[in-house]
Amino acid sequence: MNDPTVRTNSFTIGKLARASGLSIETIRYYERIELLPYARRNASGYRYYDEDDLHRLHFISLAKRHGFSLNEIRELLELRVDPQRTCEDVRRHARQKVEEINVKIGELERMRRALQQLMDSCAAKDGGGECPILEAFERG
Amino acid sequence: MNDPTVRTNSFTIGKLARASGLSIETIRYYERIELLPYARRNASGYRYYDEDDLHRLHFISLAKRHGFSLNEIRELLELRVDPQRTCEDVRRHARQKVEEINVKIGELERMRRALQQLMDSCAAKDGGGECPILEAFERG
DNA sequence: ATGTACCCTGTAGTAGACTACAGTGTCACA
DNA sequence: TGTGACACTGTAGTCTACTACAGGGTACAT
Repeated sequence: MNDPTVRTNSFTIGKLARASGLSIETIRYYERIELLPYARRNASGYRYYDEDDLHRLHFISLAKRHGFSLNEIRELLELRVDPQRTCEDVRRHARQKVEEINVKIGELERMRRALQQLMDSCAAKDGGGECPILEAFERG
Repeated sequence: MNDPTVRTNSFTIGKLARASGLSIETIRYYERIELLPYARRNASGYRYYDEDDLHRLHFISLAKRHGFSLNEIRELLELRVDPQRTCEDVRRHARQKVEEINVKIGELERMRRALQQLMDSCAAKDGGGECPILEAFERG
């Protein structure tokens, strides 16, 4: 169907799913819970997407991987244009998110140190004894 | 009850809950799914814990915050003494986990850059226009 | 014009991770 | 010795984030 509301560089939900690595059902689910905007449709109701939607999905997957809930991700995504909010407001929120991320990075570095100590102590003893990650973690 | 099997520096589930920030139910749940070892009990069945258990819970909370599932956390915790596993085996697994963590850190840094660019562009324009985190994210 | 790969809307089911509660027993201290 | 805070088991319920149909319409290459 050659619908005038559909731009030439737009694609269907199946292609978006393949490109993003998420399932069609998940994408529809995200629309339902308003994590994605209601998609443009052609005359028979097919959803059409563009590059922006793909970027949005990539961002969502990434944030999800880092333990942000879908609600938190919604907040992150809402750090965008909104005539009701001043730039100062957006900046304050963003600064807070940066702080959260800094904490996360610090914690991951700590976990990494623990793992590395674990590997080192394994290497040192080589072949037996204890290699408890928790001990390493406590020392780190 | 003064039970000989209970050490003097051990404490009940309620205290462990308060110290760890997790609920009593969650701690019992973790025992049920074998994320925590079956706790020592006194004669009437009360669970008793020590500092090691508290460390373990802290580690679990931390890993959870970073998007590790309880199953993945179990794997991390099993990177410990096990006569069936060689040290080489443990090292290989640990190295793999370190790699996963490196990827996570890289991604978080990318998110942070996006947020910082967002703040900068807000600061530059001050007061109006667009501040979309996604644009920043795409540029980053 | 027709086959088949694709899309639609419901609605219901699942997995993971808790959370609540009923009914009952225990600890410790005044 | 009694009382109030705390513990136990078991089971059922909840929330989040999907996932899986059923039953039906659509796009387009051949």
